Amino acid sequence: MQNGSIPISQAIAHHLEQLILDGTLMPEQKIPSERQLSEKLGVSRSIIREALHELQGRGIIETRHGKGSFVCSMVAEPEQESTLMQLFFGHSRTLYDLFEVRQQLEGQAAYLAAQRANEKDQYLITKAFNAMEQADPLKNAELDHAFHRAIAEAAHNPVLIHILTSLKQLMLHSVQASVLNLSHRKEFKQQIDKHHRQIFHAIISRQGEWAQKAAMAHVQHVSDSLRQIEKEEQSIIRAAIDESSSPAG
Amino acid sequence: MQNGSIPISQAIAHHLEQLILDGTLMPEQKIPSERQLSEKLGVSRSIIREALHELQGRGIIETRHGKGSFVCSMVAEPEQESTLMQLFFGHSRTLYDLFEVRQQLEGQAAYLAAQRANEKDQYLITKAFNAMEQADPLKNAELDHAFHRAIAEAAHNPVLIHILTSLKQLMLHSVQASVLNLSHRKEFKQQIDKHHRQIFHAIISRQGEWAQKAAMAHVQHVSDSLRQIEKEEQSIIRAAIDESSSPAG
DNA sequence: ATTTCATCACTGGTCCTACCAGTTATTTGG
DNA sequence: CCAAATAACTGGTAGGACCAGTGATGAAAT
Repeated sequence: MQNGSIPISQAIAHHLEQLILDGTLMPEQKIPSERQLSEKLGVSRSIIREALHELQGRGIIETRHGKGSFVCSMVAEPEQESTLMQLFFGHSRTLYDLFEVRQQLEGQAAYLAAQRANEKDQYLITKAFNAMEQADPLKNAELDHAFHRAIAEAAHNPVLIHILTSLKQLMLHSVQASVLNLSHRKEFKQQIDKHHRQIFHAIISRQGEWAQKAAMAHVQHVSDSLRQIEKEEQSIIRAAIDESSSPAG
Repeated sequence: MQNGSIPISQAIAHHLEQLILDGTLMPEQKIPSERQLSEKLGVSRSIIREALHELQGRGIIETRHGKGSFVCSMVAEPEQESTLMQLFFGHSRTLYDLFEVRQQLEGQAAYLAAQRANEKDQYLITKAFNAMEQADPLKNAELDHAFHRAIAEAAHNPVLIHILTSLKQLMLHSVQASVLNLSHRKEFKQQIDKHHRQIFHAIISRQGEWAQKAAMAHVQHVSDSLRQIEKEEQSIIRAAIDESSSPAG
């Protein structure tokens, strides 16, 4: 582990945060006791306590005297349908909540970008857009992200940028990144490219309303596509279950 | 100091946070050293460190090895994966960035509420609305908040609720709460009440678009009013300066 | 056998002391 | 007078000791 110069307590706080975001530590779950962590990670209890306080400050964990520390249930709904199916898409409900908000904010970002983009912004957006055209499918996710990021930047609202970034992070944590990248299926990619073109031209030609509508339609389309894929995969799983429940070999 | 049951470290963290929010500790200013605080507050250094780590987790302070701890001025770092909450408690300009985003999301909340509100939601919204009518000016801010909160709840999107709550918190940190409460000036209050009525009736009668427009107009109006007040106060200050710079006596 | 209560083995909360590691002002040696 | 050693800060880490809640275990009283 490269120590660099960052304090161990921060490193541990970050480590635990990752475990929580990865889902290794689930909401409401008890975190190992301070003394356990201290021994397991080979650091003093003081360090563990400092790390836990940092996470506490972030509202990620909650500590109760005599009981232990617990992962805070942040956005999760108490509604637990623990079907096998729901285990795979357990975060689906929240995922679409994220999409719903993101749709609105991407729309606003596009609208404001059309109004406020200066020359530099327009250059960066154009650059990001052109880069996407030369579709190296592997880097598609990055490029897509860069494009939307450039638009958000052009809106010149740090709050908007921050929230959109956070939403994207949360979405990545909800599902596999590969799932979010729809470009590997041509029928989706075509529509996405079309939307991107619409957004791009609307912003460059300063058509705020159009840009907004196009951006919103874009997010809506991605969301719908994910729902569709989800259904398909469910039926695949169901087929697999039927198969395996029939007398095997 | 009533110990109650809350940990001393948290109490101290809260105390320091207050000092910072009050402006007693200014941004970029150095916080007394851990050993100083330890002695001054009569607690062990460990406690101080835990408190500081908590503030650090909140992004309120920043600690540099060998130098000390400093009040963070603002955090616009793009790469900060964190709770949506911790952005900054910035000054002037960012307040209107917050308003800009909030306008959009309040609009969406109203729209969704009109679509999704069930009986219970409608009851709660109605209750909050009626409570506002009986305007006890002192509790006006609370009631206003409760009304908007009820609408957000009716939208049935936890992400939206969370972000709106965070934005409100940030706005309260940006300016004095009393400034945000415009009800003490009749010309503002009338317009606000009118907007509230529009929003209320639109949601109850399930007119999504109207509700959205009304909500957005409402936020816009509050934002504009603040801008106006800001200008007035500036001119008052300027007048005061002119006065004092003219030969006194 | 059931209930009650004391005890004990956990948990986190606080304090302490010592020491390491950066930073900076001071002092010292050339 | 300047540069290098140093002293006096700062935060970072370690580990021991003890206090204070919590919950389970088990013994004693019913």
